[in-house]
Amino acid sequence: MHAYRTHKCNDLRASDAGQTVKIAGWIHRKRDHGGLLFIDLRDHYGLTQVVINTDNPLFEAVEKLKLENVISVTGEVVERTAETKNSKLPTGEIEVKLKAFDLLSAPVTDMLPLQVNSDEPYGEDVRLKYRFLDLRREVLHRNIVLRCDVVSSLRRRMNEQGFREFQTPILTASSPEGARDFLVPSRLHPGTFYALPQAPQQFKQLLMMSGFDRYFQIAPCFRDEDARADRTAGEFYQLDVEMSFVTQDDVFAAMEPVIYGMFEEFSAFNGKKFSVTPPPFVRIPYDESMLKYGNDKPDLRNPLVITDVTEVFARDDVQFKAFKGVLEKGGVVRAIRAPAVFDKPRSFFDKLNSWAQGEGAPGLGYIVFESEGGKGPIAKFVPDAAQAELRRLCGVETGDAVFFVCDMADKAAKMAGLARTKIAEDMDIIEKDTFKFCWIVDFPMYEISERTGKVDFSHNPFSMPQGGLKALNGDDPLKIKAFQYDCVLNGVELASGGIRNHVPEIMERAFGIAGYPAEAVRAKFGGMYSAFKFGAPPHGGCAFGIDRMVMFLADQKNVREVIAFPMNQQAEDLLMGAPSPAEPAQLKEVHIKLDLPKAAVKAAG
RNA sequence: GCGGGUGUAGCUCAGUUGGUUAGAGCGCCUGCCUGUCACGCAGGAGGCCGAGGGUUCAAGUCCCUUCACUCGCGCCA
Repeated sequence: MHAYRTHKCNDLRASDAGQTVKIAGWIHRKRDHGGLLFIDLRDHYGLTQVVINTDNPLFEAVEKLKLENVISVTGEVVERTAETKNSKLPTGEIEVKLKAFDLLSAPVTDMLPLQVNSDEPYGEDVRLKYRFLDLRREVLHRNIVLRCDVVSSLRRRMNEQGFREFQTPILTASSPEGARDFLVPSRLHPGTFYALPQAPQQFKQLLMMSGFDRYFQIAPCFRDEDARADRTAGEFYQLDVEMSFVTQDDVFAAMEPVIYGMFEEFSAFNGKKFSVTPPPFVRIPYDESMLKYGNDKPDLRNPLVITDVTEVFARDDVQFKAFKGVLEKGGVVRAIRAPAVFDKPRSFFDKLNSWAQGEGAPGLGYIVFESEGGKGPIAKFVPDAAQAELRRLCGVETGDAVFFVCDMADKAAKMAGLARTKIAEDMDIIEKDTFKFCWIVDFPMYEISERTGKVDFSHNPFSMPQGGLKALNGDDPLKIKAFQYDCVLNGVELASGGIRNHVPEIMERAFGIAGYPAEAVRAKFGGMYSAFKFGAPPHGGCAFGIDRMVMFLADQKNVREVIAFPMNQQAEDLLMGAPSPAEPAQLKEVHIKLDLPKAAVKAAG
């Protein structure tokens, strides 16, 4: 017989009755009836009930075993009587009658800081400090298995599409993503530092320039920025992809079956089957998304759309001064049609109005289009002819209401987007149990940086500007679009990508517009720059956030629920005790002298 | 760095307008129990009420400071 087990804890059925077996696992639960003792033995695969009674000389020893001790049990598989079968357990037809057991772990003597057999919501610091216990619990264990399976599915699907998985360096140079780098001091080159990659961006492009054609990697990415519920501190994983000789449509065509197929494969993970957008995913230009949805990551489960109705409120016969004043300064009016809300109580509209005030807007004006005409606080300022125009623009049917947001274009878009979500939530018309994908395309190449007030890249500086060098030389930089796109799922950005710039002149000019002199570009991205000069193929790709995709499938609000060993919000690993001070000798070797703020000196004490 | 929330038994939490000895469930210990499967029953141990300071006859409760955790802002392809 095997040293530890002949069967897993989910294997045995009535048909195995009579066999002598050995199973091994953790003591999940004990039910001690004095003369009769049940143990639920748990392993990765499931639970099996072990039974022993006082006839057995081992009874006393078994009775003393603690929860979470690891044991192996040898015994006979016995079919339970009809009334003692447990239909809730896959192995509930049988139990194992204990003949012998071995204690495989050191005996558990301390109080368990959290109970494995409970679904109580433990505090995160306890869960992270004793992550190995938390990981034994059902929900987290399942989530991590899901994550493994998702990664494995993605790999298989990428391989099937003709992609190969590459590895790229972890110790490298700073990349262009714009987040804070993690630095690693060089021992051999005093005063210099490696950066951990924020993404393998330059390497994957260099692989294309090295003549490989279809790259992917389940790539760790490191960014020294603060955490959020949906963003881990420090590190995360991307399905990183790059392809040569491709247009934007080729990238979409390659990725859609992978992402669709994977989501479809795991879409019933939570017990309820979610529908998944079949390819091709709808493509929405950035400008259209900002107008119709108020942001660049629309939740398409929400049926409401935003319409520009500036022209209506600009009419001479419309005398709504509150809006007129904003329009004179160059503002816009955006409208959201809420279908069939004429019979909603007054409080429905009042609550939305006070919500809008809470968001910093003066209010949320509206007109209800009833059969006898427009009603509501704004209606009297909008004569019939203008109301008819509103109905036409917004596609209003009798019984609908239209809400208005008036502000300068970017603020109006943002507020209208928030209102669109809020109205749909209050109406409870957001579709459930569905994964709705889309691509947002034609992102602007440049934007005015809010911090500096100067022209800067709005996304990836390595993206190809639409119109190429000619556009860079001739057009208003803020009007230039890039071959830059995002994949959005239910209002969350899942992926970003682009067709890359592979022409050195365009690269220099593109960076020049953003205020980086050519010498600086050559110094910072020398490898890329020189590769561009020696035969770079047109190429492009994208990167999908693994953690976020698993979060969606596991229906978790917090990314730490889909990562085996995450850091806490303060970027500390409570289990491993990282970060931790370095030995003076280690610091000396890498030529580092500490210069700590006073508070930290005290803490390090 | 900033703002909100939380901090009471090993764990999850309750604790009234400040008022006797700070409670419950789970876990732990002891005893009883031969068909449970969240077994049951009886009893017990276990508390620097995050820490420091203050107000008060009296503080878990009010005030100030501070620390920890968490959510968000800043930040972040």
